[in-house]
Amino acid sequence: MTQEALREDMTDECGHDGADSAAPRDTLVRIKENFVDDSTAIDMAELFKALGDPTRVRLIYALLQKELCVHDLCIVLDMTQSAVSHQLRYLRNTRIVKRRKVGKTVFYSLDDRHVEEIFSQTLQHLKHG
Amino acid sequence: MTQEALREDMTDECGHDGADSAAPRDTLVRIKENFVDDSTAIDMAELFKALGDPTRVRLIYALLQKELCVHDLCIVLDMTQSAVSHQLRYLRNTRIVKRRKVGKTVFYSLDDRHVEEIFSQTLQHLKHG
DNA sequence: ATAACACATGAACATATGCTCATATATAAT
DNA sequence: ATTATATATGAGCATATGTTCATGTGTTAT
Repeated sequence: MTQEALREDMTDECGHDGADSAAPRDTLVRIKENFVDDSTAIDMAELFKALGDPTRVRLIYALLQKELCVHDLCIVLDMTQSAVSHQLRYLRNTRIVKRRKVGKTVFYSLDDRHVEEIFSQTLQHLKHG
Repeated sequence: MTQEALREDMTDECGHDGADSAAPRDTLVRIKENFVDDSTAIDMAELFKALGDPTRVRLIYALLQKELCVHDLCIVLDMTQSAVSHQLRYLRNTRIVKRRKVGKTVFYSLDDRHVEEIFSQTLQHLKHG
């Protein structure tokens, strides 16, 4: 649909409880009916929220290159073990990373191909233009 | 690199200030050197953070279907004008939506093809899968 | 000019978030 | 057993976030 047709579509009718609506009532009704379920919106928001912190971005970036243990993640990010562990738990709860225990050390790695793709794709986008 | 080779790579050497590191020192050095700049990590986090709220997810979902004015967005989301306006400002500041004024009404629409793609892609993934 | 409408915005308030600090758990080494 | 190492986690605290409420700005109608 062109921008012109869109504009046309929005001015030919009004009405929501007497107040001015730019779009015709049935258009709004259609949009409301086809709307995202609240749970989907919440799930989506939670996924993005998990990626929405610099520390977690850095963690994911590191794990994108190599499976790493907590200790090494601390070195790479230059952060305390506690801070890193707390954020890893967050990423674990959202199924973005998984862990593998070997003796007393725990290796973390990415656990969601799709998140990995979104992440890489966005990273590329931001790095160049 | 296979998972086996990776495992191999991580156990053949240790060392960071005497403490146990699962990965060889030069591997960590390499990762640290090739690491994301802080500003890139912050930019990425801010972008994802903008998508990391149910209200903003719903706003973007609505605008994905059609350019809409604030009033109609209030109807579709069933939220107060103030709350919607505040979130639209957020999305505007992060260049995710743009506005177009016609008389006293302001039409909002998506302003970033890439964000649009990420959003749609993630939505599809969550809906089925 | 006045009133009505559409939108924007500052202040306030409750909740969420991310870190630090102290401590717990689990495994390994002596 | 004791000690050291690797990680996990609860509590506390400062800051950030999202909504409401009140009000401001700009445009249209009368």
